[in-house]
Amino acid sequence: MKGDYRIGDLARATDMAVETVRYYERIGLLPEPPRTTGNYRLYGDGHLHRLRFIRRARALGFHLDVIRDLLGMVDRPDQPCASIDQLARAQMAEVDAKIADLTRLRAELAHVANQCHGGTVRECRIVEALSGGEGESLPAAASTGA
Amino acid sequence: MKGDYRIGDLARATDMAVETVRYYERIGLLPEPPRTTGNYRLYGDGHLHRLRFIRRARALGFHLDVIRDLLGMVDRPDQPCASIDQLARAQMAEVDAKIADLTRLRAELAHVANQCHGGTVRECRIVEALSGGEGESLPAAASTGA
DNA sequence: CTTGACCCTGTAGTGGCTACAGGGTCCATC
DNA sequence: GATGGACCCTGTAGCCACTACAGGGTCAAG
Ligand SMILES: [Zn+2]
Ligand SMILES: [Zn+2]
Ligand SMILES: [Zn+2]
Ligand SMILES: [Zn+2]
Repeated sequence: MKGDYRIGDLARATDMAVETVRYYERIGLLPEPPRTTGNYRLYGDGHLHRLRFIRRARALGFHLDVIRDLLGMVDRPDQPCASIDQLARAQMAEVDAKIADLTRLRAELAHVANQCHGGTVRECRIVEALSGGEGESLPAAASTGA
Repeated sequence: MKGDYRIGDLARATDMAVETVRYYERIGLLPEPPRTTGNYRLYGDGHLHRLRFIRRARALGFHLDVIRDLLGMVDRPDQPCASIDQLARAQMAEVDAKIADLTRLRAELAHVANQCHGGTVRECRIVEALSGGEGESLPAAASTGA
């Protein structure tokens, strides 16, 4: 409950790669810890908690710049939490949009994949479907006529 | 129906950026076209069709290395199309897996986001949820005892 | 005093583009 | 024949969030 971890301990405790921890320090997400005489980073519980927060937020799909904002808010605990709420809802919306995209994609892909009746590549309906269909138009030759 | 396009024409016809077309050439997806005396690339219908194929496959989420394989198969039209079928099914599976991931994510995110009752950051349940919960264990201090 | 686990810095790679910088070409118009 | 502007060329660096070295240093146990 009071700390003194080296980077490997911290990485194990948060299930991250050591390089990731250093990366977060480099981009300013995790504050630089003090060093030992041998120049080893030495972390405390604050670092551990912060890193866990980052990892959980990443697991929920938050981008690092958003996480940076979230951490900034967490560092001002007397402020109202409305903007945190807002970021969480924005993240939900983003995930929803991605799901919708992928669902459309899946339908189109199924449509395409089910066309194949198993002949040669030349006859393959999948290839046909990928090869185009609509939109064969082009302005004849070079841009300004002949 | 017979071609002679400059890179900009091709980009317009496939709704791609000019840089993307050059990029595909650089990584060997699109064959190098002949050049004009002024060193401009000069494309034909073959290039157009190939590029359209790439764009449609990308839109369905295929990775470029898979598209490279697909194109290799399309170039051997007398072979059986079974492996094309296979790649399409693998792509479906990949999309399904992504959807499943995101759906789990969405549920967890909703769970977290709905906790907030709108006080200060200190009391915010979202922050609490992100800050950790389970797994407060750590091996006391440095790795091999005191 | 050596071994081996751990740590350090710095750089380069991943995928799939995108965005310049710093030029060259070409065609129309004045 | 000069100028303007649309287009083209090469080459390099940037994006995201890491990941993977290379080439060293530190430190405790045996
Ligand atoms: Zn369809
Ligand atoms: Zn087929
Ligand atoms: Zn939950
Ligand atoms: Zn709240």
